[in-house]
Amino acid sequence: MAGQTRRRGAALEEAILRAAVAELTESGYAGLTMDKVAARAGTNKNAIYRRWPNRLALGIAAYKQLGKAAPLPDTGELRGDVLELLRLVNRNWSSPAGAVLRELLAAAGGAAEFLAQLQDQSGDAAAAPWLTVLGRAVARGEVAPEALHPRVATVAVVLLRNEFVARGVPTAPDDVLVEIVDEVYLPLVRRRGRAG
Amino acid sequence: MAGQTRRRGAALEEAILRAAVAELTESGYAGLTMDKVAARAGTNKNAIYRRWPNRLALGIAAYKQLGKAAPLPDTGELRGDVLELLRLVNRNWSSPAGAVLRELLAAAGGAAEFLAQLQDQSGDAAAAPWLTVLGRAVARGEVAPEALHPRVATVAVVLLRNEFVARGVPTAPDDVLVEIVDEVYLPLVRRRGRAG
DNA sequence: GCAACTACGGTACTCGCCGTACCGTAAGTT
DNA sequence: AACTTACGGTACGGCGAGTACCGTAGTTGC
Repeated sequence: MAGQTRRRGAALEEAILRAAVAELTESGYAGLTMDKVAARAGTNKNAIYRRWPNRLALGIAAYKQLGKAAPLPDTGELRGDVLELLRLVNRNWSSPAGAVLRELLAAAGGAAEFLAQLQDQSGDAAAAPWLTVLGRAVARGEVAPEALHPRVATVAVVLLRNEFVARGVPTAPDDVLVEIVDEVYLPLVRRRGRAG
Repeated sequence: MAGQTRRRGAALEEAILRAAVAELTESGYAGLTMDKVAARAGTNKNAIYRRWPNRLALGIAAYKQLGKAAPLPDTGELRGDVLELLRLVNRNWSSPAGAVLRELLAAAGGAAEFLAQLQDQSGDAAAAPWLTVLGRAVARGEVAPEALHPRVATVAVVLLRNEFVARGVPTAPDDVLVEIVDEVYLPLVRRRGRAG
């Protein structure tokens, strides 16, 4: 075929990543083979292995291309914000990208080096929006300042994630989100002072 | 050679499972290969595949042999019980068996059929001890009866599990357990009535 | 404009391991 | 004893990760 000129450096790297992303969205991480990516990018495995040490690294790099930030909800009251935020996360984890993320987390197999690269999208960099939303609620006097604690703030999303990883549900029903918010999250953050 | 007589049925099945358990504890699920199990059991892959459809099924079956129930703590007050229960879980997840469980959860890759078989050891059959401990606290008047709700009761252990699956820590430091108990769990279950 | 270097493309390979097929033979069955 | 069933041995197909080698195109320096 000859795409005129032989690609090098950044151009080739982008082509590989595009191919990897395509494979990832079409077939998931399980279907992401080095041979297919190479073929799709119109190159060979050599060029891939010069850039990423193994399949997982390539998968993670490709996955990062999928991440996109959603605007923070602001409904004026805590319950609405929290529920909306949780629905956002649920949609994300239920989407093809979420399935890929779950595959990657599985493939990383607890290797902290790889998990760290996925945390920006899944881990507790996700604490930021929760702290923001809670901060607004504190300012409104809805919530005690003690709730501005990463472990407390992220309880809801951790419980939701548990639905996915421990139960393997493709998507969490809205009831579950409501239950998490009303039975756990709001009672927790709305406490007045410390335990008595 | 020649272990006198050729084994059949249950005897052979036990031998295979013993071999699989040994491989699992020595090399983890990643190192559990059908060939090695067959060799170790003094048989061949045929005998295995007649009993389990694939490697994961064998791995799960072998893992189930590792499960053992620990006695429920009873310190006379909720905080002690909860912390002790959490330490129990932490030790379990930090042990070789815990590492294997994590590998299996990863390999199951969210397939609900397989996850269901692992839930007895990891999922919300684990709710029972928490409900028991909370029930005692309710009887003592330490806790409001509303806390006797599976999702509420298991919050602590879900948060702990999150440390493992999302952060990939080999073991959770005791500080974290204390923090989960004091910052989240106790404030949550010790609430007086519903949120106000 | 020419040489030297670097990186791409092509290909072919090793290796590990899952899963299957075939077949002779020992164990249980009647 | 004849029959059936399951084990043991072995060999193989298939796939995919990762490596090696080499000719050649693109880039860089002179």
